[in-house]
Amino acid sequence: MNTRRISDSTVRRLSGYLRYLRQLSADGRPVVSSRELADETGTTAAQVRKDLSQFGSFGQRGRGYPVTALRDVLIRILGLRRQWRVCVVGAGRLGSALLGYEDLARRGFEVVAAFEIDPAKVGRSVRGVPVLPVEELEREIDMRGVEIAILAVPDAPARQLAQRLAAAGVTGILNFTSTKIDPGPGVAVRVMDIAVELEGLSYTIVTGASAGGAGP
Amino acid sequence: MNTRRISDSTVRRLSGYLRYLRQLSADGRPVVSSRELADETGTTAAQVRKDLSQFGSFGQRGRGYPVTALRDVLIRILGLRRQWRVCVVGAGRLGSALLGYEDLARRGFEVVAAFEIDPAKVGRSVRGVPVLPVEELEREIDMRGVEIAILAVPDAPARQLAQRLAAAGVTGILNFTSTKIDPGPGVAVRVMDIAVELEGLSYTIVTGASAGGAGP
DNA sequence: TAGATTGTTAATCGATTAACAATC
DNA sequence: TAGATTGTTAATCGATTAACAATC
Repeated sequence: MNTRRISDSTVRRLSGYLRYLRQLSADGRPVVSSRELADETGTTAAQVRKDLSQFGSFGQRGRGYPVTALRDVLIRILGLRRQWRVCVVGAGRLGSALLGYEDLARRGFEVVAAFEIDPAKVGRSVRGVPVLPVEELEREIDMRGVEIAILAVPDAPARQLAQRLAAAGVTGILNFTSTKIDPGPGVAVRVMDIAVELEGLSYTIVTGASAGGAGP
Repeated sequence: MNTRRISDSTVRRLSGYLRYLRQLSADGRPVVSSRELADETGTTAAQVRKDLSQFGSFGQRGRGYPVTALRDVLIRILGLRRQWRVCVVGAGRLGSALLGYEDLARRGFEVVAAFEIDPAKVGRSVRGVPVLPVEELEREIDMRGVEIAILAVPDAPARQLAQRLAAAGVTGILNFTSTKIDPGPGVAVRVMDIAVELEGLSYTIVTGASAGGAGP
């Protein structure tokens, strides 16, 4: 066991292990090996053991890892023993697609509100989630105890909204825009940018990197 | 200049530089420094220079990088001189949110078809994109020259659909599901998993890593 | 006991950062 | 010329891989 700072890549892999462990647990499987975890999540057995060993010793030599115990350990490590309260900013196509998303709730993230600037969209409720006017963002975030925001607006207002979210007390932002936001210290940010990923695919395809094809 | 294999992180940053350069170009700015590119995309000036130097020398010492020339270089490097033909598999909430997405077309990715298993959703057209029956996936991909697929279906059918997409000749898949897909060699894969990112935020928040707060 | 598999250390690899001569 | 900023090399840092003794 080790107390270095845990890397992003490690945390990302832990999510993958957790997802598979939940599945195994539902299937009633008692034990799993680092090899199986690795194969199923796209990494190596050594990497799995290394990742887990940064937090403690959870396996049994010769046998493997107990499924439910390891699942619970990962749930604790990732901070998922509690339900997080999430809002979606922007109730356009993408934003409203995320409302009432069952799987998110099951995995610990409950979307409790959406915010929208267009008065035509404000007021109704999408799959049980109220769509509120963005002017009331600060008040509602406070009243509803929102901790994490999903930013699904056009690029233009993204930066300013990130500031407002930070000031309103949100501690994490998942940024779906292509704009770099800077909500300041104390607010964690993750980016999901479709264009970046598609451009990455484009690069890989044209260079033939994954195809084993000849170079340029 | 260098001919090592370019890392994922580098390619991701190139996307960021390109996005900002397009903006500067639209604004008529002639030159930009590595420092400004770095500040605007969340990296360091040294990193920007290092990234670009892997492909050649595009700047002028003492002056900076010519905006439009560098933009065009990045467009070429990333394989964006052509328009990519993209399909969306799964016309549910998320899938249909991606149809007719203007910004994607502007950045080189044209969604030309969607595939859906639910007969109730098949047949209509969403913002100009035809929603086709998934049984015709192979034929339509071939006929329409689709090269990249965005996989926006539930976890259960993801793996099998990835196989079919690969067999149908797709060379890149953007996987929005939480399932590990394995379309085989010759097909590039990128993952966008909301749950993974939210769990990453959760981890960062509970450990206080970005807040500079005290440890656990 | 024999076989399996962990936890951990050491070796390797790659990416980032720092520094600075070159030069606009 | 003086100031700015690149391109590149060397130094540092961190992550991944390999190997294996411990032990179930």
